[in-house]
Amino acid sequence: MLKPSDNLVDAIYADLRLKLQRSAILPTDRLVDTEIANARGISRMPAREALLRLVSEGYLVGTTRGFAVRELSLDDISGLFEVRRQLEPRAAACAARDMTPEIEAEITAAMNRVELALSQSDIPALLAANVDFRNAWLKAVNNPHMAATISRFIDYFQSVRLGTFADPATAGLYIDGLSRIHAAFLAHDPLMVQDRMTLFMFAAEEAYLSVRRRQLQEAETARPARRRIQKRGTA
Amino acid sequence: MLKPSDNLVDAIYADLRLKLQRSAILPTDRLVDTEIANARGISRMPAREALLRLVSEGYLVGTTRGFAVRELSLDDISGLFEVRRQLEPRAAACAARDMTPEIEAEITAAMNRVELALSQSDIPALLAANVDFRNAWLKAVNNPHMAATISRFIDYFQSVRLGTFADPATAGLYIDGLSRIHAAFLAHDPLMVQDRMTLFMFAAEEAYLSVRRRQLQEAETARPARRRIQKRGTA
DNA sequence: GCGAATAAAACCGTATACTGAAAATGACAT
DNA sequence: ATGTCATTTTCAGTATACGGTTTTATTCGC
Repeated sequence: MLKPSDNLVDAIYADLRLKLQRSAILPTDRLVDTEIANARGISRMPAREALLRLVSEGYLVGTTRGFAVRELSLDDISGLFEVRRQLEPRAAACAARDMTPEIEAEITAAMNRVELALSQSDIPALLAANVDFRNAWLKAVNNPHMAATISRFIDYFQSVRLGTFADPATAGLYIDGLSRIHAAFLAHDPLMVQDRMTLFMFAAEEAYLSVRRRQLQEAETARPARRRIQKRGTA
Repeated sequence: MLKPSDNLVDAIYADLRLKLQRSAILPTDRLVDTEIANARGISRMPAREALLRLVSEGYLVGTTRGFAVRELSLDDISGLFEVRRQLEPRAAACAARDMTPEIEAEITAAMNRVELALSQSDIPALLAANVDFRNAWLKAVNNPHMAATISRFIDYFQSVRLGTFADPATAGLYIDGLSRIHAAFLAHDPLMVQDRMTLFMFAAEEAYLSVRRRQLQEAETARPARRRIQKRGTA
């Protein structure tokens, strides 16, 4: 998914992107170029450029005090899902049609890890396995533009996903949808994959919306109103 | 569409992005950070960061000698259109449903400019008016993520669009499709807009493919085989 | 003159330095 | 305690500098 590459910016970018996918960076964390640079024994600039790139791609926002993961509004969630609904069912159908036996095995392996993690309530493992499942089927999408766009849209939800998986009931429902998609992949039925992915999209949207709604409410009650953020634009 | 903003990177980015939309940067041009910086009397870094951002977004590629507009392969074109087909008909339908009278007027005004430019064979004006038409209806799309994604995917074609519009016959067909979409907008019929946009997508894909095919052939006959490109990755 | 070797230039990646603005901290008054 | 104001700190943005690599220009041998 990401290149190792020989230049520092790409290396830092790939590292941060991975952490974001795994929800390893919390909304309260602040990423500062000098810190990242010091941790690697390099200068500010490459770290800064990687951060800036993540900002321009919409994963981070620049605050006046370091960079933070972007928090999604309810409208963001609805809007992002509207796009996902247009793309993912179709892409998954293509994947089901075109996947090789190797990729099919990868998908199944990821699905097994998902279910194992769920049964053990191992949230980090669940997050990782979930990413793996997605990446596995996306590998069978032979349109790189489609795959990259989908990847990107999914990654926006990293800040909410943690909340979704933390609640066992929600996580169970989510994984159930995933497992139904997996079954359709096993059946090699593109149309079934497409339909189930469509259903999954709606269910996931609901789940994310309700989790986020709760998050926002909690934040509201905690502090009446405050916090100035934002500074740099996303263009 | 783009922010003026107060920092230099964003200013340069917006400027370059606009030039790219208008096909004002040719594939043979080479963008160099120091040049851009000198032209504005600033240092390399902001220019460099803007260029890097355009690279990461896929508009430019880094060569060993400056940055160049990305040239699309035939597969790129097919892949990009596969995504556009999923998004634009739906988005345009939403736009037709939700547009205000002001936006409708803007769309019509842009369409008029398109037809005027076509009748006068004024290619630059045609390019600009085409961009205006697109931006006008995109304004009525109240999902910013959808609009931004579409904008981005359309902008990838800047290097090919010039070739499409240069040929009067192709341009005529292209504009004809546009005008049919416009008529559907005027009729306030979301479904008609959706269908015509779908048709337009297929026609446009064909047009771009044939133009690009010709371009590649000409390049082939001109020089048997050469040119090493690429250096930086797009992640 | 023409091709190979060598010198010069161009340009990217990275490092370091400076500046100004915003936020945290703390002093002080109410 | 609470609010206001001044001080300090932190960090983003920009500028400048250097090294290395690739490309172009130049020189030399044939």
